[in-house]
Amino acid sequence: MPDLNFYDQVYQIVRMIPPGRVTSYGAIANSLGTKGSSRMVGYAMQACPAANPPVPAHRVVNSQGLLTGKFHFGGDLMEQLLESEGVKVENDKVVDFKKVFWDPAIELGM
DNA sequence: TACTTGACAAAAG
DNA sequence: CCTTTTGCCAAGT
Repeated sequence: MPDLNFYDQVYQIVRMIPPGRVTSYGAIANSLGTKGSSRMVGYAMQACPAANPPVPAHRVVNSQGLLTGKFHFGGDLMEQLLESEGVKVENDKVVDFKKVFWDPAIELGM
């Protein structure tokens, strides 16, 4: 198994997310093999500012495309970042979530 | 070693 | 559509 910690694996996946795209915590956990640990993905995000290089955690949303962690970014910062990348956000959730959804499992060749 | 805590997810009411 | 409940797993104390 990998030498990296669970957090680092999550960070690597998140860093792979291209601009204008988003993914869900569950999808990341699933691609890591620990699909039951979707909560751990969010938990890792909590420490994301401690990661180096920083991870675009604003591209990670919950299964509904809802910006659950917007408050951790501070107000509307998360929305602004997504909008800047071309992701429409309305009522704290991603518009056309399924269209902008980026599946790590596919990009990883799985 | 055991208990508590979560930026979740899916199901049920 | 919204709220509540259950399961899940790793990290910190």
